[in-house]
Amino acid sequence: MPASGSYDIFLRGTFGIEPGGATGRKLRELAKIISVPRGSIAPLDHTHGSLVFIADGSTKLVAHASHDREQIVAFHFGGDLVAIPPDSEHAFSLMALKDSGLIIFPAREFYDRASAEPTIMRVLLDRFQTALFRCRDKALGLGRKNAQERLASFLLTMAERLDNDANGCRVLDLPMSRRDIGDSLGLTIETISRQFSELRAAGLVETSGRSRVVLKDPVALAQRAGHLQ
Amino acid sequence: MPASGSYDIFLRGTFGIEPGGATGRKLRELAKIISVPRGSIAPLDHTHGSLVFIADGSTKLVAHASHDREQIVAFHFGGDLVAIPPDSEHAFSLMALKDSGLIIFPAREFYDRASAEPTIMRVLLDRFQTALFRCRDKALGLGRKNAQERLASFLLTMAERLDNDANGCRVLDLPMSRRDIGDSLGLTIETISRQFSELRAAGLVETSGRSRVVLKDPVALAQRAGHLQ
DNA sequence: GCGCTTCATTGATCTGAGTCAAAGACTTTG
DNA sequence: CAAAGTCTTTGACTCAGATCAATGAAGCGC
Repeated sequence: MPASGSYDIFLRGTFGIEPGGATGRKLRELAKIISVPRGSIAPLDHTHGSLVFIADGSTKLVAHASHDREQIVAFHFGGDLVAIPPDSEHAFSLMALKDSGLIIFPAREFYDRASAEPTIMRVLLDRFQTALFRCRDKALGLGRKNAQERLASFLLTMAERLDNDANGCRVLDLPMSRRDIGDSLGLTIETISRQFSELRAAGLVETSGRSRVVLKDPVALAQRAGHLQ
Repeated sequence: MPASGSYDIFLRGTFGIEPGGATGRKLRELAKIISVPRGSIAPLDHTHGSLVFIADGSTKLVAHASHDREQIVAFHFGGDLVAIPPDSEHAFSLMALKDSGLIIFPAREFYDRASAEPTIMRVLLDRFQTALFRCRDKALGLGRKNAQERLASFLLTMAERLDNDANGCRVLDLPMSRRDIGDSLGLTIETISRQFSELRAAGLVETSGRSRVVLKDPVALAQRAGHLQ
């Protein structure tokens, strides 16, 4: 169980407001602070929208087409905010990739109570905008890129987002499996594996173990990703 | 040129605030009100993000992978708000599907001046959330659905969004070409055409001319779209 | 209303990624 | 540390949708 103090860190770190203030206390009443073990699904209320803060760990947001077809719609890491819609045409679930601490709010109530605080709303807006822009890039990849371009894009994006320490953003420890990468890129596990082999053969990446990836030539990788120069 | 009064309609209709108030006047200074003829690209500042209000008409937001590969990331209709990022790995452009009136703001400045007004921020948040949820559904379709499911989904979504008058939301006048539909669904124009033929043969839709589509059996269509029952 | 242009449909063939199958590598656990 | 289980890699074959090519409508200008 994560320290209940993760709520304070959340409010101060993400929104820059004091947990002890009026808004801070009003929001606290809504928060459900839980820890989710690797491979488990976050217990969300699927009849209403949720807003989830990833206190620590990492998660995948999965959209379910039918029984056995899943599309990972986004990955999230410590510090991220995730908005999850109520189930309608499609169902969504949030699964932990590693043991994760989450703070779960009912979305509507959170917005109602937060709307008095301009700094919170401004941060929410920025986060949502970033999520939207990322999702559009993903749509571009899924609709118009081939397998190699998708994997190259993916690796560069992860390098950027996982660049927490001073690893020079070239050595990645991917928290997700090949299957997850496939489910995110709209490809199969075998295709992911084949594309890794090709990138390896071309000297653009090195891999060791199941999660370690070294980007040997990020520039060439960006070209293969179909990025603008 | 659209009546400059479209700005007033925008503020009152979308945000419910008075254009004559302090915030209304501050935002007015940022607005660029223009009309864009069918087939033309909105003149945006691509070094900064933009926020565009579609006063009337309809547009497509296009992401450019490389030279000849385009992915339509979203369609927008009168009353919609569109956030467009500055160019980075990919470039975006907003093109009018029919003669359209737009109100263009520099995004950052708009948010800065609007953040004092909770009602505006709340509406923005809702709109962004809706856009994000739509984009995720699109990602699911592009990643995991076959051609027929994609087209069926598309038609149902359009029926919902174009349901302006009392046409029972079953008779559509699509403002976009087969090519646009293809560019939106990650398919070719020929595949779109073939899928229309199949749906027609199955008695689920009727088409007449280039833009008229009648949904004869929305329930069966929803099944083919891979929606949850 | 007639020719021109653009868009949509249909058919034949090709191909990149999926599927099926098997072997090999990494982790975990007793 | 060896056995078991899981994840990854590689190969052979298949198939949905792309590509190439031709014909058939719609819409538009004169």
